[in-house]
Amino acid sequence: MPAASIRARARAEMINEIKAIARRQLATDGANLSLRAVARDMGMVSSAIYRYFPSRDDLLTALIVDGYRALADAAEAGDTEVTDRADLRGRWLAVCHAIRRWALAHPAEYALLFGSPVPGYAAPQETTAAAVRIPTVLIRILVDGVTAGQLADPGGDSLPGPVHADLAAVRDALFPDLPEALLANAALGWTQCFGTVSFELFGQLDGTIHAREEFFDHQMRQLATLIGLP
Amino acid sequence: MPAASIRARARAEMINEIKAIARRQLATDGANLSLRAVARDMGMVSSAIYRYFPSRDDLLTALIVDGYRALADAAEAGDTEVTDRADLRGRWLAVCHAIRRWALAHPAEYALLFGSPVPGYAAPQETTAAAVRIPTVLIRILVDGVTAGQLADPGGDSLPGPVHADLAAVRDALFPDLPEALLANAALGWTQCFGTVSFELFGQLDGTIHAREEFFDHQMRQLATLIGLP
DNA sequence: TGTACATCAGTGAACGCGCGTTCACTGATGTAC
DNA sequence: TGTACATCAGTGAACGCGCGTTCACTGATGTAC
Repeated sequence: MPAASIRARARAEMINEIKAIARRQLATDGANLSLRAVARDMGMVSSAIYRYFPSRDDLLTALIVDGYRALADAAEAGDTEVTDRADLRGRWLAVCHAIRRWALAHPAEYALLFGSPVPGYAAPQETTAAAVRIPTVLIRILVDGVTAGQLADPGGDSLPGPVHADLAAVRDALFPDLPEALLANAALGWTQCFGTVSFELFGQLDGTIHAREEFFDHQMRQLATLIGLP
Repeated sequence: MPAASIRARARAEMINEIKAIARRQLATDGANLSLRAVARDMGMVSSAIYRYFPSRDDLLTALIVDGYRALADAAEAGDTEVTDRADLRGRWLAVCHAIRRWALAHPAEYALLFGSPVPGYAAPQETTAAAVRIPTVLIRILVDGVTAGQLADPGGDSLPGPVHADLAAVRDALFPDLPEALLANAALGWTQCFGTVSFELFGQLDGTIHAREEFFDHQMRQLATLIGLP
């Protein structure tokens, strides 16, 4: 049994090394992931990779799931670092900045998660399930605000019917006590955060906005205010 | 001379056909543009393409520049369709929806413009110059509002120094009469619009938000309000 | 107006490289009696 | 405890395909005198 687990451990390490090298290659060569190139870097023959991943797409899926997990970890860490848990605005901004920092540190993985779909690759259920943790970090902040009585239902113009249905489904499944209007606000902040990060990473700010961090911070602050974070 | 222009016209038509086929291939095969595949579809031998484009990257550049132009045309058309020119909010929303419609109609080209950078392709100056027309359509609406006295400088918290510098440079070069805070607001709306479109196109809404158009509309309305469009 | 020459579009073969995946195989590591 | 067998990791060759780009070439179309 200990012997068996030695082999199992070696196998797990191999899988990790393959993924690490694949990530490194994504960083240098962009989204074109090549099994043969990974094998070369591992000092193995290309067919050996198939002992660990049944196909290129499975390796890609593993990288995507890992990526979502890593980004969610970073976002959660950004949140928990704020010691004053009642400082909703501070927590929100901390999460946004943590997301941006992770994206800047792992641009190729970010592109894999949030950029153009990889040609010929159909994202399996697995990946979308992993993605859900990230907006949850933001939404949780609003839930905490409601629970603590800091945030009230902004009400306002009610949501258009179909949007109401979509959001109500999410609310009922995951955040039973959250007013829908706040969930809609979270969506607004979520898209703004990733929209701004994507613009920065994908080159849309090149040549005009040089103060990237300050620009990002300003945009997130504006949105935090819109959302109603004091 | 008329004969010469016959040849010149044939050449121009050829270039257009190559680009059209390349665009069609982008749509089916994703971002992997292949000169050989284009040549096959044209019924030519692959080397013949080199009479028209010196390299694959040059064809890609032409497609990107065309794409920005087409999207800018669509955005401008969205604006000019609003007959009540004083209806700033209506114009803003019309432009946002026009951008989204174009993106949905040309998802592969949208991905080329706003998605992950193409591996091994360095966007030349040419492309970034073509990109600038799009935010200009949005900004122009705010400029019109200022000129007509409908929009005042929101003032508020002044911008952080470096952001101020970046925006002032843009303002001085292109929109001399626009208060900086309004330019910052335009940036907010611009990133929100593309952030939401990218989320929709790149699959981040899959499984949760089904009412895409209504969701988009709601988000754009929220932002229009934040920006101060009456 | 007719002819000699230059330009141009398109061909076909080739260079040198890449890729994902399959398959029969060798040895080493583990398992069961 | 020792041996026979099964599992597993990794090899090397091959299949069949793709790609961008270069090059010498053939004919047709245009230009200049």
